[in-house]
Amino acid sequence: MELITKAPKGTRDIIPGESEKWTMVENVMANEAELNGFSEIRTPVFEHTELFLRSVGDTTDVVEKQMYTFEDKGGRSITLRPEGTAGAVRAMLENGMPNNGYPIKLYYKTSCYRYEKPQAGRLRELHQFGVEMFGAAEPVADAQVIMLGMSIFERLGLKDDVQLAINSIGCPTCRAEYHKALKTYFTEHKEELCETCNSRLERNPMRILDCKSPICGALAKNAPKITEYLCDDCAAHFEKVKSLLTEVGIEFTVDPGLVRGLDYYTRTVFEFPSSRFGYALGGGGRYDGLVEEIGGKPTPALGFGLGFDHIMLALKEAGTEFPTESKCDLYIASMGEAAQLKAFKLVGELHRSGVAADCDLCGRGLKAQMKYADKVGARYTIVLGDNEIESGKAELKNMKTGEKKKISIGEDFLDAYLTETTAQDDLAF
RNA sequence: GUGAGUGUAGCUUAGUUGGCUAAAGACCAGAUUGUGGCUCUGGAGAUCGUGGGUUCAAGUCCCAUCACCCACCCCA
Repeated sequence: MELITKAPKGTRDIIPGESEKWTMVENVMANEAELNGFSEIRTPVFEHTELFLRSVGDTTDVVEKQMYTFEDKGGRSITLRPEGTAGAVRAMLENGMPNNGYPIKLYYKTSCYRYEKPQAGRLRELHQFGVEMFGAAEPVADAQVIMLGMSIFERLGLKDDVQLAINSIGCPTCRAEYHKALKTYFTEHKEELCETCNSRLERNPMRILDCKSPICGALAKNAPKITEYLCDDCAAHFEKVKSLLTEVGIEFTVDPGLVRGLDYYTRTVFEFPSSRFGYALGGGGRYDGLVEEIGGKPTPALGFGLGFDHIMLALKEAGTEFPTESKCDLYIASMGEAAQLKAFKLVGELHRSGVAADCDLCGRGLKAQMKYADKVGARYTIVLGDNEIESGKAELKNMKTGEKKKISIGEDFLDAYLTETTAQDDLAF
């Protein structure tokens, strides 16, 4: 027999053994965000296509060729979210969150969808952790968001493997000036530019700075730098962000070529590249114009996204050890129908008291049941048979030491079990 | 879009210069109707991705095709 189909290209299953690690990493991120005053938001996986056209920017690659867009049965154009920010902004506005006062701090863990050629750590269904902050224009907000990102990497043990690169791409006013200068510069070298960059020249010259082709890259090095064209306000903002980061001991490099792929960014942009792993683990920036673009009042905003798939890959490469806790405290093996019923009832009782317990569900023999208990890492086992049912007592076996103790399986079973096992735990320490 | 790699038991893999019935682990059962890890025995499970070709003979070599995967391009 053959499986009728496999998981679609660019998707993967997170199965037991790995899902626990994902949860632990998610919890570290969520916890760190909450320490910083962020609250979780969950938004739909799909939105009206228009939202992404307006926010992400319709000349970006994401919008031009990577979106999963379709018409639903009601004739609406729907798109699976290719990133998390747009939905968060929409939800923030739609639910009137500004009424609760600024700043609004949100975080989320979501899956996003982009149709692109998959490779290691880059899938069509990608998982990301993101934070967004609204209503805070001060450079200290930039610093807090960046610091939050760095703290997460520190808690994940990746501090030495992740760097911080920052840049400022200014506001629309100073960027217009810069665009002009860039266009002039690159037009002089038009013949040398690659095909893609030639088309970028008209539409979005800043993207040329990001080009990986050696020729364009070399030209980009000598291109005018955005930092030389920042207006006074933007320049002051950037200076302040840098000095705040220095103040709290966060190292960074200024990368004038850092422009990010989405159109909505303004002023501070940053990434978390890793020289050790060769890929970036996340990035973000300020997007002071986006809220207004989507239909809200002008509202300063900023945020970042961390790529789960890359982070999990990095943790694996770094050889990070995750604690593995047994999910089963007690396994109750049974022989015969009466014993099986008793085991089933006891297990239910244990669950009501918060004890992880299990019994045979496959009708297996005693040996196989013990084997199973061993495999799932049960800390204790009890074997029930006719003898035990009759005497009302059974042997509680410590699977690590092999030690056995008589224990009542009557009314006082739970107390007896808890006393025995905690006593054993105390001994272990 | 460009280039490389992989495809054998619904899982992980071995399979030599082409050669007998394609092998092991994992899984299930038994060796002890009352106790896991070690050992032993047995069981089920494979049109060797698919199609063509070369050959007395193809899992193995050649061509095509599909799928997956990796590196580019691109992007976060």
